[in-house]
Amino acid sequence: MFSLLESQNKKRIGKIQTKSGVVATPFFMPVATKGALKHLDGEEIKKIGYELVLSNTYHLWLRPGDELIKQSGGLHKFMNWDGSILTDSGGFQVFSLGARATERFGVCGVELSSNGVHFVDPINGKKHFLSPEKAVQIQLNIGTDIIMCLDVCPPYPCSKREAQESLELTTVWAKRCKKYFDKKTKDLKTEEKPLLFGIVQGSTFEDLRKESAKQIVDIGFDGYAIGGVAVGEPREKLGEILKWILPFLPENKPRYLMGLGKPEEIVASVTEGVDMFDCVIPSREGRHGRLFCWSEDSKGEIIELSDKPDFYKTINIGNSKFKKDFKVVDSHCSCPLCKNYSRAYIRHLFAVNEPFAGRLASLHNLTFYFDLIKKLRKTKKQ
RNA sequence: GCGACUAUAGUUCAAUGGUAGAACACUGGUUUGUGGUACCAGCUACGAGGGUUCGAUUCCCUCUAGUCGCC
Repeated sequence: MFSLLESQNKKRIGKIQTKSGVVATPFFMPVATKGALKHLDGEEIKKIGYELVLSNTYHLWLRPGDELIKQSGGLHKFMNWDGSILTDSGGFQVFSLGARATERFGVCGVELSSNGVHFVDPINGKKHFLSPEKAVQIQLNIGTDIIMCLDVCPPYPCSKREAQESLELTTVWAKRCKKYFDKKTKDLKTEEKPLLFGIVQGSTFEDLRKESAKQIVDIGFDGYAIGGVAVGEPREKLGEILKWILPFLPENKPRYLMGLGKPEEIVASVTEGVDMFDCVIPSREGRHGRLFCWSEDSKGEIIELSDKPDFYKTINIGNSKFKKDFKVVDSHCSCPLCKNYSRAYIRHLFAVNEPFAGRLASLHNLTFYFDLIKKLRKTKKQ
């Protein structure tokens, strides 16, 4: 359940109670797709301050299997994470990974029908079928705290007709998810019950986005996600899409912007009234040597938002100019990397492919993202 | 000392009588409901000297260096 504690213009500060605990909003979710935060232990993530991680229905269903996770005592126990877990439904992955299956096996990776979606595992070529009911059941088996409905994520760009069709099917599936979820959880006590979120689609078309928002809200969910904004749309569209959709979403339910984003996108979206985010950027880019740092002028604060945000910068720590740079990576950061090591040291680790490099970089970037959110939670008395 | 073979990018290897490709390395960049080893781009080479030829990295000779074999 969501409690709105305070709002400031459109920005919201609150908390979500899940069956595993309380999560302060707004928040950012680190991504643990296959039941692991790459390089990191759950306790380290918790120490940074994170209370909720995102895992993936699609990946866990195929490997090791939701039944196996259920047998093990649920994903929390399996991966030793006592915070909350949100699982993405697999709607997005069926399409993004279906393309890879096509590449690899020369078959059509995805076949959509009104009943669900047939797709090919990009690793071994096996065929699978996912339906709205099955997506919910898998997430129930996994034991996730926040269940996402199976949706249809259209590519960008797409025709209005495609967008229309994907939103209609998303609505039909959302109803089926909700019905199945209610049936399966009717005997659970509130404190044992996961939350179910619906997803708004409609691509970059104003009327379709509004239509989708109305339909999804009509069905009634514990929270509302905005999907299809991290698949290649021009960034300028993001602000517009939020302005179209957010007025239709109930005040007393959390809003989740799926798959985003860059720090400035998160700041702008929180300002517009979004409560939840997830993104692979800090962890993935960290593993590839890009570090997020507060800019010198910012003194570690969010000082200005513009198209070219100047409160932070990224550095590619592998660059040769850091070879003999013995300064700390970011003097405003208190992560293990910035507390204990120099730029030259982590550059060296990347240069010689030490796994420790990815670990330190992940800790650093996730600390940056958490600090960013923490600053956004602060009430500004102006 | 004699014989054989080799010599091309930082490294390991290609191709070619009309000025050379790859892999890795190196240097940048990319990454938005994960892609841990991913993707894109760039830099860098014909051992030295002579000859044949319109033209030689390629064919011939000498030298140098290395590898192997024989005394």
